[in-house]
Amino acid sequence: MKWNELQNESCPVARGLSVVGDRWTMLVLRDCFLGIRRFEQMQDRLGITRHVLADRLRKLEGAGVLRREAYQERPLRHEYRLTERGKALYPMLVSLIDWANAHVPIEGSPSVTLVSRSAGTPIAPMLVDRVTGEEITHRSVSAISNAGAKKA
Amino acid sequence: MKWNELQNESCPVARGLSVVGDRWTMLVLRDCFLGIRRFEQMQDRLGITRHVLADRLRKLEGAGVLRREAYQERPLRHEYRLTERGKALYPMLVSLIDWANAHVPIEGSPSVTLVSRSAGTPIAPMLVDRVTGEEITHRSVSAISNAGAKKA
DNA sequence: CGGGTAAGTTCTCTTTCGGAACCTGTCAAT
DNA sequence: ATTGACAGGTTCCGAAAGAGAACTTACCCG
Repeated sequence: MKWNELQNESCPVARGLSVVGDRWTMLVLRDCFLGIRRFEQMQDRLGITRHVLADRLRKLEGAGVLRREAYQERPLRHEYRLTERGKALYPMLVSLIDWANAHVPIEGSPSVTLVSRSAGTPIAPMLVDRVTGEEITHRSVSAISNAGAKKA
Repeated sequence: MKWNELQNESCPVARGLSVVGDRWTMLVLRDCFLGIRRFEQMQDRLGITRHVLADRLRKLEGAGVLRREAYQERPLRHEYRLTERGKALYPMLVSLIDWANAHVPIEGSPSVTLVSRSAGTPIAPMLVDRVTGEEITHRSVSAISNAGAKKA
């Protein structure tokens, strides 16, 4: 299966990954959530090649995750901002951060953690159902399609 | 920056992606959550090449996300199962599914959705703080490191 | 013996990536 | 008027990774 054929899969995991499943894309989005908006800044921070960064920004714009808008004329310059669709990726980013901090050990250097902006205390993310408030685990949930597939 | 250099970054996003940021890895893990354990089954379902699948399974085992265990001798055969570390990726997977169902449109064919195993009704995932119960959004949280970096 | 099953490995060819240089348009200083 | 800086790219090349298909190993069955 080629990468492009992923986007029309009925599985939402495949479709989601067709947009953000790339090696660099989530790192670009991390910077966007950090308020980085400009090409040069991203390139410096990420260590990504200019060529690939340009490509990823194009694709993210095409997917409606980022919006490209001019911040000056003469010379014309653009910056990249998260759309609502992009901001909706925040739970996934936080889940990734939480998992990595708990399960991908790091030697020596300090890690980055999330804290409540108001209280300043560390947060402990948990996924719940918006309606019932019950925690979502791989035991409490199953997946269905119109064809009747099931999922743990 | 090379891919391998990512795993010693202080940023948990980079470290997390060094394990699951690959094109195929989350799809392999999706199948694991669905109960798929065998090489041949995964290869059939995913359309991944055998070469790459073998490589990903090796890496996931090396990262402690999957465990490889014999299910028969003569001939010796192994299957792959999620470890606790692997199961801890479930919130990220659900967040991805939720985002994709809401934001990556699909034409024609039916999508797969998550339902409560007990009630059979669709779930609406929300990320909250385990202690306070407050919803986690990119406004309510900031990121800090020992060096004092900040994050939206 | 031939055929089937499971889990890989090996081969070649194509695509993508990393790294560096170059291009475009504008302003500001020499 | 030339030179340099800045921002956001594009172009080129060699290296690495991926796709697709064939081959290998080890066993069982008929």
